[in-house]
Order: sequence, then C-alpha cells, then structure tokens
Amino acid sequence: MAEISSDVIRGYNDIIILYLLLNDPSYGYEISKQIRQMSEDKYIIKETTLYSAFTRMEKNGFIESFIDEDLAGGKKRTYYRITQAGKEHYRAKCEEWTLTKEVIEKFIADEGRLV
Amino acid sequence: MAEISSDVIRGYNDIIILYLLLNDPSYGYEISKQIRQMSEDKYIIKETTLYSAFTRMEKNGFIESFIDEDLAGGKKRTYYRITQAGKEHYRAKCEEWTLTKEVIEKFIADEGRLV
DNA sequence: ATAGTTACCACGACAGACGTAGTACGACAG
DNA sequence: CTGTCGTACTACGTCTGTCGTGGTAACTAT
Repeated sequence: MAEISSDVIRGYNDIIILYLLLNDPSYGYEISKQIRQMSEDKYIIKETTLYSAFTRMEKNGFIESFIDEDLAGGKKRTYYRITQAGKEHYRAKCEEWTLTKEVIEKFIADEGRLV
Repeated sequence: MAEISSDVIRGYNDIIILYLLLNDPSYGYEISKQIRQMSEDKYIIKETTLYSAFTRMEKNGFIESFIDEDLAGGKKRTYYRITQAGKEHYRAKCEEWTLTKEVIEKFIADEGRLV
C-alpha cells in the first residue's frame, strides 16, 4: 500500500488535528487512532509529529490543554480543546486547501501523456 | 488574494516543475513564468526554491542539465530535461497526490459546522 | 543615467516532520 | 512472575525543503 510522505502531508497536520477537535476536546492517543481509522490506514501520524504539533498549536493559541487526573490507576491524560482562533485557523487552512488543490491539479498530466 | 504558503506547497514543487518538463526541456526563468501564468498568479515560486529544486532533482537523477551558450549577447542559459527516472517519480508523486487528496478531504468540515 | 527584464547562484536561517530512546502503569499470556 | 502488548506521553537531536538576503551580469526602453 502506498503511503503518504511527510513532505506531502506537511502543512495539513494542523487541519487534520483541528478537525478532530471541532466538536469535542480530545487527546493524543485518541486522535492518533482516529486519523488512522478515518484514513483507512493510509495515514498514520507519527507520535512525535502529533505531540509537537500540539505544543506548536497551543503556543499559537489554536488549542488549549487541560489535564484529567482522575483516570483509573492514577494515570493522567492531557486533553486539548480548540479555541476561537483555532477555528478561524482551521477555516483559513481549508480555504487555502481548496486553492492549492486547484493549482496542483493543473500540473497533473492526463494518463495518456505518461506512456 | 489568498496565497499559498510554503508549508502547503512543500512536496509539490517537484510535480509542478516536472510537469513543465514532460514534453520539452526548459529553464528556470521560463518555468517560473509558466507556473505563474498557469496558476493565474495564485502561486509564484521563489527563485531560490526553484533553482535549489533543480539542483536537488538533478542529484536525484530526475532531470539532466545542458547549457545553451549561443544566446544573443554571449549570455548562457541552463536547460533541464526530464529523465526516465524523473517521469517515474512524477507518476508516483501524482498517485500520492490522489491518495493524499482523498485523505485530506475527509478532514474538511461541511460549511455548516463552522458557524 | 537608470530602471526594468532576463537569467542565475551562494549562503545561512527556519520550521515542521522524523528517528531514537525513555518513562510509567495496567492487563493478560505463558 | 516474567514478558509482551496497549495506553499515554516526553526529550533531544537530525534532516530537508523553502525562504530571505544579497550579488553578478548583460541587454532594452525611457
């Protein structure tokens, strides 16, 4: 199965993560599994990529974290919630996506030209 | 006018440049103008990005350069020609694009969800 | 004269993605 | 009762494509 390279996905991790936070807060491990499921295993985000994206996006004010310390076995879990700025960032990125898609597709050759 | 950011375009410059070399060899300045025209000014590639892409892709064996020294006024021009490996790289990247597009679009919310 | 277009290159900085490794707890198999 | 698997992270350094700055050089139009 073909996989998606980091350079191709670069710039879209924000969209992907923010999408999964649009309705409810969530946390790293859960988001990681959702990306995998929703993409039908076509994109499996690396842990370090995901957690560093959290840090970056919190610094940028797109998300806010809070900790749930009441898990079984004294475990902790860090949740993230999307902010208003995050929603605007998401929307802007989606518009950029539409534009980018239109541009890129002009440089995709017809099947016949590659024989 | 919204513009396309470097992180979003990253990984697609190869496709864009190789597309413009599919039929005939070309050179930096010409390719730069074609990208601008074909994208209707939506994407204006930076000179340094373009020329460093040439260097990288030649190192990877996707393109070959040759120099035209017979221009008016003793000027030179470096042309690039796509190789067989370059064509295969282009085709692979196009397939990856299709896959990526499908994945990303799953994370684009309906209009209504962003109010 | 000088600004604009053509045509290119060197150098270093930046940021996002990644590789490797480590922590720590619970559950379950052998 | 040892070991692996799943859960849930974090630290640290590396890599690579893009970009900012600045430079060279010749022709062309005002």
